[in-house]
Amino acid sequence: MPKLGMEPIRRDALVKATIAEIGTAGTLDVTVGQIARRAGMSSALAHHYFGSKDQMLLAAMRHILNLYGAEVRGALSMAATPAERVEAIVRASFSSGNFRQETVAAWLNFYVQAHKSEDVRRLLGVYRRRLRSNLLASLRHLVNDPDRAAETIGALIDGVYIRQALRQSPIRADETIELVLGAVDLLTGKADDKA
Amino acid sequence: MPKLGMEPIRRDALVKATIAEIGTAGTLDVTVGQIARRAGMSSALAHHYFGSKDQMLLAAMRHILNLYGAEVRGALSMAATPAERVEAIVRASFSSGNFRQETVAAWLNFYVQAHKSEDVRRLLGVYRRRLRSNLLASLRHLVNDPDRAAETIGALIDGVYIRQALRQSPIRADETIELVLGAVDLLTGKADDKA
Amino acid sequence: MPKLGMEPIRRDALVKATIAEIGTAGTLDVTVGQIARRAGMSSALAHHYFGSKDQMLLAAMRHILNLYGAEVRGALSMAATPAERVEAIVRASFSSGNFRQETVAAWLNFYVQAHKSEDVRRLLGVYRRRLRSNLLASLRHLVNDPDRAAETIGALIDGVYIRQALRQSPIRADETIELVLGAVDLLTGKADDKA
Amino acid sequence: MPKLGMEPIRRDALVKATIAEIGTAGTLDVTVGQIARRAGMSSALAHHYFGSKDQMLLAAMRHILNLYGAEVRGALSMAATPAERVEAIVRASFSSGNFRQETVAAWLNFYVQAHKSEDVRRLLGVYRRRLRSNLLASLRHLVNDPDRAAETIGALIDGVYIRQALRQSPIRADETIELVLGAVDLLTGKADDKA
DNA sequence: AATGAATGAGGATTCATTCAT
DNA sequence: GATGAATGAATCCTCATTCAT
Repeated sequence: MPKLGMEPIRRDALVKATIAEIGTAGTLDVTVGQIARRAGMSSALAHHYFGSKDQMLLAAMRHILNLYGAEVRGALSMAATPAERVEAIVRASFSSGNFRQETVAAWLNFYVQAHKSEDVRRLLGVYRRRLRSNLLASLRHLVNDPDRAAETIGALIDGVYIRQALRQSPIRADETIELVLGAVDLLTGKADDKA
Repeated sequence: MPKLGMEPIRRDALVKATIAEIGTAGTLDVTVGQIARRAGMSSALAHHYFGSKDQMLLAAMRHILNLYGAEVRGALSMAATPAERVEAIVRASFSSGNFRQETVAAWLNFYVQAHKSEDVRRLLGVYRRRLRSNLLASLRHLVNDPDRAAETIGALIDGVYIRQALRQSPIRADETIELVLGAVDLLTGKADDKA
Repeated sequence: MPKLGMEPIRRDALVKATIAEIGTAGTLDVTVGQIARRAGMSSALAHHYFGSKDQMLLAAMRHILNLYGAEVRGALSMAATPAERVEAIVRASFSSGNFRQETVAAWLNFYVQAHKSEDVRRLLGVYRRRLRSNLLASLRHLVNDPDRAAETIGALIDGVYIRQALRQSPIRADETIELVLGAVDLLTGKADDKA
Repeated sequence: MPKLGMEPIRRDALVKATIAEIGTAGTLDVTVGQIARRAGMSSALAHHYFGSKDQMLLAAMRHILNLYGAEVRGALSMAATPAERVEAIVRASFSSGNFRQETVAAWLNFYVQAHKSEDVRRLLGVYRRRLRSNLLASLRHLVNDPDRAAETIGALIDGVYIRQALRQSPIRADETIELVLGAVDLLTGKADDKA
């Protein structure tokens, strides 16, 4: 039991506990006590490390966005053509790391929180702009109206996410990915009509 | 001031105040006191009529879904061909009555609430099945895989909604409708490739 | 048990309980719970009527200052000559209503609180200016340097108060008054030297 | 860095930090953490040396009283006549060392603390008795009723102190000293009437 | 029908204090 | 000697809900 350097360990545990607790409860209405208990410490210690509940929520959100960003970057690094790049982005969005019940639930709640917190709004904006610019860079080579295509794909991804948040049965990422990719094919003219 | 028959009036006022308050706050974290004050009565009376806060939220949700359902039915009644029927559904989804900032905010919050309340989950399920069957009935005549098309359009609508919830500027329903209809055209093969 | 018009009753009870509790504890470190319990209600109700603990403390202070002001006014109204007026002010300052253990303890604590609260500072300033101008109006007719005399008497009164706050035995207002009046006589030249 | 003999250094630093912190905050509501940080150490170490927060406050108070006592003794040692001795005591009370904003604030707070702590009460009693006996020893040669005169001067000094605690502008010790000495002159019959 | 009155339960946050290293 | 780690206890405040009138 090392008594030094606990801070990163505790912070990490709290961030993960926060996400898990939100995922389980399906709400941001989780108490600091619940989170701390799940992370194996007192609520006082949680405050000691994060200062406030809001900061904890924010850190959890950053964590999720970072994971997502890393996943996208990794997928993009292995894609060669524009079409592959678009597909990589979509696949990363529904990768097993991101598209988990609890992550999705947290995600949905952050959308709500954006109404109350400037910080959350900003973070969500960063995510969206990044997704958009990633898509645009590739779609530019594939379609006449890349802006509209990017917006459509982005909205479709978000829509699938929100629907996922409601589902109770285990998740079928593959079906979902196929659905979105099918739409992408249509948008880029790769698909046969009346598919 | 007739003292009889106040019940429907009061209930209606409360439902509308609930939606307005959620829309303004952007959260379900609205107190009964706030809602009651906006509806011009005491919080005790609100409880008298609804029994609990949850029942009030549920009633508000039913109200929104009813409005939406009516709008869709109205639009459908004037559509002749399958293609027109699909377009009618999409247009109704973004009609001025439904696609208002506060309604959208409430909608988003109901998605969250679905995790906590069986009733809310059920209501949301009803809405989704209805939308799905409406779309299916028409898409059956237009595409090879109506299930997938219905799912795509449904997800797209939800995605546009959730994104709307974040926007701060006033709403542009027309752009949004065009975006979704463009996707519909692609799905149904009406559009030229590489649009 | 009337169920209407409780507000003034409750507020009054809380103000008195606040003073009593501060007097007993000798500190401003009294909890809202303690005060509310002494006033015979829940702490939630106390918050309902006052909004915050600070507001309760402020109300208690206003109450004490009002009592003091009324006492002084009453005494002044019966004084004819300038000398009598000065004596009336001194006597009122140590009247049984003001010079009670608990009131004095509260008073002392307000002096401390003045460092933290702009409102308290302001109230204390009002009291001091009022005392000063009352004294000045009379001393002008009695001494060459009324400013200095007023300052001396004011400081003496405050000093006697603060010392009273420490005493544990019951209070001897008469001795105290005599002490201060003796000093006043010296200042106004009424007393024999080497008294 | 010698590790031996740190105790007196640490204790001294903590005592001074305590006084400074109380002076800055104007309250006894100072956390051990604040004090320790100002003294350049951890709060755990502060507890190691003092055992409890109360002991730290007590030590701070002793420190102030010791400084005051030394100052008075020094001044007395240079005074020849009874009148000079009284003046020396007064001057020492308002010497630059004692009559500083932060010291006065601490002083005031100790008066409050006396209600809660037997130890503080005792210390304050010691101070008062010492002041009283010092004054009495000299006043015995100057006035008919030395007890009353001592009490008056003591109260006046305390009163000036408490008023000082409220002032926001920098301190004018000279004016204050003159005020008190003027009263002393009156008490001892040295002054002209109607001064 | 309507409301002011009232509260219990709960939650975020703070802090003195202890302990292991 | 020194400190980061850790917590229990307390406190202010909020809110859904109940009740008497």
